[in-house]
Amino acid sequence: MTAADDAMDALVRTTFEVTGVLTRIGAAHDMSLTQLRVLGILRDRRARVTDLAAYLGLDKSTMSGLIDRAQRRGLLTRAKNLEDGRVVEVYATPAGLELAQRVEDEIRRALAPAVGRLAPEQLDRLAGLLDVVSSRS
Amino acid sequence: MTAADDAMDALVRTTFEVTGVLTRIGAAHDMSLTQLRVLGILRDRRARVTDLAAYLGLDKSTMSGLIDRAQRRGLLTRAKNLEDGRVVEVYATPAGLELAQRVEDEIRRALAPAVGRLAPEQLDRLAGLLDVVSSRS
DNA sequence: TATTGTTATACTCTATAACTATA
DNA sequence: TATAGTTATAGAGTATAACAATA
Repeated sequence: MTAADDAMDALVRTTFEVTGVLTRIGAAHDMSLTQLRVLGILRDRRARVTDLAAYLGLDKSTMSGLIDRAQRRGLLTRAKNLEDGRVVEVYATPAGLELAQRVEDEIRRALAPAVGRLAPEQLDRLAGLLDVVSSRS
Repeated sequence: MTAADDAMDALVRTTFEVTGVLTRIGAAHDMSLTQLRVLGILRDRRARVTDLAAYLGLDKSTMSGLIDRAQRRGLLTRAKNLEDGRVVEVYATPAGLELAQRVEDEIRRALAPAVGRLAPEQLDRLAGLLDVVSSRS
């Protein structure tokens, strides 16, 4: 076992742990992990259907369905782009933004005990190391 | 933004990154993330249906379906427990074990570039910090 | 009665293929 | 022709409720 193997194992284990937390909190609001991510993305910007799909690694038809269901729940809305009539832009409604905020609070509360096992200096170090690992460069 | 918030953000971001890698590799073998996890669990032990479901946070009926489909593909098998006739134990077939090994190799290869941005001492530190965060204590 | 597992049902998630509208 | 998006279709993943078999 090399240091890289140990780090990979820890990364994968932590990934499942965090995914469990996110999935559980999403389910408490009848939201899938993907719906949670969509709402998270739309918190601070509107986005095109295709861009959302590409960012999440999904087919555009899948994205259409996700948007349909979230829109039916009043969490987001579609708007035609005026310059290019083919483009549809998606943005969160006030209800969607409010839910996004609530979910974020719950996620922080849920992760607090785990993260709280580390001292502030350790947290800084962890954040720094993860930034390097998950940077796309 | 506190140190804890920064660490949480980095954790969630890394989680999506790693999940993306695992999902992509699973899809290349027509396996969902959950199927990947089931096979991973059964690499070194057999397990009861209920225990698998509890460990993965799924309903037992969901677990039944997952096992059905994996069994239909020849990746795992069911066996009645002799002491308790209600219990069904699940274990990986040779084909399942071989696929599990192949998938693990691919995951390590896929994560290598990201993890390779850190020096060995940093990797040790990262693994140690993640162990603390993702420990159930 | 309680537990283990399966089945029936209904919905969401997902991709592929075919389609419409716009460029 | 190419691009953006939707729709039709099919299959996997998921939970709830009802069930059968065993304890």
